[in-house]
Amino acid sequence: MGSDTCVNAPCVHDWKMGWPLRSGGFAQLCIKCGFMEEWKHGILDPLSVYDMSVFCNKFHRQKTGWVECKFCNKPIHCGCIISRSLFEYLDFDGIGCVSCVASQLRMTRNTENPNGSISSTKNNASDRHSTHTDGTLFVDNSDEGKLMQLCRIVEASESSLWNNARRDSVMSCSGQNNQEVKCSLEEGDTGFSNVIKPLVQSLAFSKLENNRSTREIKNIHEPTAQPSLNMYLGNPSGNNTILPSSSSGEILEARLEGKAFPPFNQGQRSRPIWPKPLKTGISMNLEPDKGALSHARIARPPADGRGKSQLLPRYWPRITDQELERLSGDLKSTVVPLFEKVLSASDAGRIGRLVLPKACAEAYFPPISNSEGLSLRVQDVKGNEWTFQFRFWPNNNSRMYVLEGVTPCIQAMQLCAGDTVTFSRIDPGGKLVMGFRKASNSIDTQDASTSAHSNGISTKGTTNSGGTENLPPGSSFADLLQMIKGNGEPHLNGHLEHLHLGAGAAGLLKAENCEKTNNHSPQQPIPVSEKRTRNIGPKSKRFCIDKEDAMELRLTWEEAQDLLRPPPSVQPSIVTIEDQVIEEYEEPPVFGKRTIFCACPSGGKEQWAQCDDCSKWRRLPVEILLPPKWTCFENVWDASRCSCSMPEEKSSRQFENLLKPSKDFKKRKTLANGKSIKEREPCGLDALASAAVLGENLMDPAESSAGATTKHPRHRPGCSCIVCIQPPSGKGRHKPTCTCNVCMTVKRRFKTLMLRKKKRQSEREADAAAKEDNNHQRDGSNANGASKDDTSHLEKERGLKDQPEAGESSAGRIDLNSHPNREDIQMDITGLSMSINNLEITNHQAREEYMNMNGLKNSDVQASQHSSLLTQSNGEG
DNA sequence: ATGTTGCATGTTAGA
DNA sequence: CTAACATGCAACATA
Repeated sequence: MGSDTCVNAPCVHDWKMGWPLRSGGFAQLCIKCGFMEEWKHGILDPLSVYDMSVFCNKFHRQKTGWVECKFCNKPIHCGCIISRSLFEYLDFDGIGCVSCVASQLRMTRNTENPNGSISSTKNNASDRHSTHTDGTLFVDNSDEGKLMQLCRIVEASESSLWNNARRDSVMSCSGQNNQEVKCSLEEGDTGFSNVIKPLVQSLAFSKLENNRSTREIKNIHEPTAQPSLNMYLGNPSGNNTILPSSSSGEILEARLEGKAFPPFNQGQRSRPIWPKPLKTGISMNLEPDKGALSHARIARPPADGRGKSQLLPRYWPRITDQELERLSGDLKSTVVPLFEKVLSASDAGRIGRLVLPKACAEAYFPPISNSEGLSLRVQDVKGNEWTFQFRFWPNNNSRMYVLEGVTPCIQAMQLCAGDTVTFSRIDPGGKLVMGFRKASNSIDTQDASTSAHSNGISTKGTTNSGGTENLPPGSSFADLLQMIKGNGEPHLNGHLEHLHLGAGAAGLLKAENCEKTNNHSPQQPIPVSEKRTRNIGPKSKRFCIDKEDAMELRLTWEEAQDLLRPPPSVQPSIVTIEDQVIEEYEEPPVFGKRTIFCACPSGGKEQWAQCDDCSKWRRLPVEILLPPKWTCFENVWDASRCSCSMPEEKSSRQFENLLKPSKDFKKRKTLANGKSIKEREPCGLDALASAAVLGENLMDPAESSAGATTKHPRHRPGCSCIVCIQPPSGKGRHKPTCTCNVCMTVKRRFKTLMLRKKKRQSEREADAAAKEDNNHQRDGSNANGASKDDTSHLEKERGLKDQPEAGESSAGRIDLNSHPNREDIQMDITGLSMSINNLEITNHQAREEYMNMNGLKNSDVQASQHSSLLTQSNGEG
């Protein structure tokens, strides 16, 4: 994983650390430069890329486990309490990175300074961030006070030279309100590890930034009606410092329209920034850099679109330096990244329609007034031109924009769901170019060749040359897990980052690399008139991450907590903050050995671990955390079993039972791994509700819906839907008052269900009434003409109309996950829930009769009662 | 029988 | 709560 050399200049990130975040997603850390980034939903979250350097580089553990620190540019696992409480000290409605906070002070000073070249005001909360570019923010005095407090807190726990140095720098930043922020660390400092360097860079701003031209500063700090896209390209020379910008042209600017963007963009990162003479846009005149630049840029989309709505960060184009390099063939072209989109199953599927984010479509594509839309020529990686139909459908009161006819292109690019397509514009000319980026774990398991292809492509400039930049979460997490499993170096070969832009437009790219790997690439743009698209695969085989790696993604934060161990042979110091006792370590946590906890006959708990040498299981004290490698010889807790030659304490059968939970887990994985749908059909909402609320095991626990289902294509690993969030065993009695996620979801969905039913019913009634009216009118006009035929026809019509309704219900439209075997019951229950309600309350005997009449088992009625109760509790009774 | 189209609908993230 | 968007699905078209 990663490169072995941490170049001084652009760090080829070596993502050695990774951990899931409480908030979802996961974070990873480059052990070389300390850069950390966070991913959510498979997308690098620009809002959560922290400069985490300054305040502490310790690692904290609390009872709750390791968590990410919002402040430290390290593999920080600050205790969540400390993290949270400290965070509040810097919480400007978001994450306040250190360099920004320090900058704030400077900016405050500058703002206060009437002679300063920067004058800016902030009118609202968002503006407080909105001027944040390259690490500058405003902060008000109260915030500053918090910062001071924070610094004091941190100071108390700082001890090392490094920390002191950093603290000093911080304190000098924070403590001198009316002085220029000066950082004591310079680039040349050698006493610190590489990890520190980004920090140095991030701190080495004071003088440099003040050297910036007034215009630039103005650009940066002007109230953000026009926030800027600032993309600095890597300096091939590898200078690791922030160079003073002397020209306004050094900043690539793409002005944004309208609203202020969230404050933390790439400029906030602690990564090195190398200004490079640029023209407007991303200049193409870079020399290819042999030392791979691998820093991802989150390019804010340009604001020259018409769209007024702010693009969600997930559509912000992610550009790496390498990618920019790859674009660097044409000296005259300027690439303006517009947006990107992770392909959904539908997008990559057979339909050949790519749903465009509305805001992006409206912002960057030509305006269309009729739903027919227009043909859009887009150039692909090889310069091939594709013609898509850009159109929209009315959707509610809005529009839904799609690109039609994308299948050939998608196929040519060998994309599948989970991959990312990027749209950029080449200026001048405004030509649209479409790039792509393969998600390493976007393994279309239906198409091994695709997968192999994706893994096999070794394109020029691919960061895999050792760099693992932008490691997508899946891959990284799999890597992490591999580490945990002790598989040695995690593989990364599936990790590809492509952003190919049209070679034809500029001769930019050496597309032959792509060609080599794309042996059967059709590459023949299909005119949009021939809309028929080839199928990517059968509908039943839509995107479904069922590879083991993907399943591993389901490892929860809590599960991961179990694996994190304090660094071996490092004694923590104890810090008490806000009455929270926190262990503080100088070293990051390590991934520990997986152990098994179980209840011992005496009622307590016991922990079991397996020897790495002899694979025998040894009992451990519950509180013990083992290092990743552990053998019997290290069993200091049981002298009688401190050698591999000693027999196991329990019989193999006992261990089988002991291991059952983990087997269940594997079983779930297996179930999710391509067994027939029927075998693991999830139960329906009703069954789920019953299972959740009653704790009834309505189906084989092994087939419970804990694993990802495929009946509903949206259920994928990581899916948080009600089916997928069910506890593994499907057991566990929930009280009617339970407010757990499952119960709440059940309740909410029941509410929705009932509302819908109500709505339908009222619509039916309205419809019937309208027809009645018509009928009466007709009757009136026909004088005596009301014939029986008419009536019967009407009745028939009404009957027919009602039929599909019933059919619709019974067809299980309400919940596609309904278990066929459960649907009868479900519909009975649904249909009779009201009566059951009454029965329950008023007439027990009638209820019995009802049960007998309907042949319902008691549990079913109980389930229905619960359903009804739930409905009732939601005011739907 | 299979593919395409146009829209409907369910889900969910963000306001 | 709502807009956005992912997906379902029926009607229609085509092989």
